Amino acid sequence: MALRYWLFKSEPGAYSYDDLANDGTAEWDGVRNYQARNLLRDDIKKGDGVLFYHSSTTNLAVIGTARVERSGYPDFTAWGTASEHPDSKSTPANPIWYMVDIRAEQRFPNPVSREAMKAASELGSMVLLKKGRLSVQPVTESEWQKICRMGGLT
DNA sequence: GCCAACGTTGGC
DNA sequence: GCCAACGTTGGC
Repeated sequence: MALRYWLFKSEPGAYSYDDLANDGTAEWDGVRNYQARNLLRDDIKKGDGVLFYHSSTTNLAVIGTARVERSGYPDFTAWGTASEHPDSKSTPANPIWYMVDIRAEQRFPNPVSREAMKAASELGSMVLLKKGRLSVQPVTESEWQKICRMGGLT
């Protein structure tokens, strides 16, 4: 099974690439959107590449890469009332929401801004630019390579 | 802070 | 099952 590529959005005020780099590995919990859930549950596999994008900030950009450490498993943060994003309809017996674990990999020497992505003709069909609200989204291999090159990785 | 896009909810 | 109302996201 070939590796695939994804883009995860995060508000840096809530959880930044620095936070991920400090933590090493993070549980990508709290996604409460069915399209994104389906990707987390069915398609995002250990070893896949992740572009880490900062949203809702003055510096909209892909900051670096991460690697999927654990394929989809039930998002248990939906269960307890102590959770930051509870969903009483989701239970251990019938989980609704899923998450993966990711690990920080390489920070881009030059973060790739949204402006730069919009200006790059090869990136014109990126989901990020077409359907911006999806918080977990697929990226093609050529988009991955282009963005890594723009970011300054060899 | 505004507003467009779009996902979800709920009445019928 | 349709669709209007509503809420949220996120770029600007």
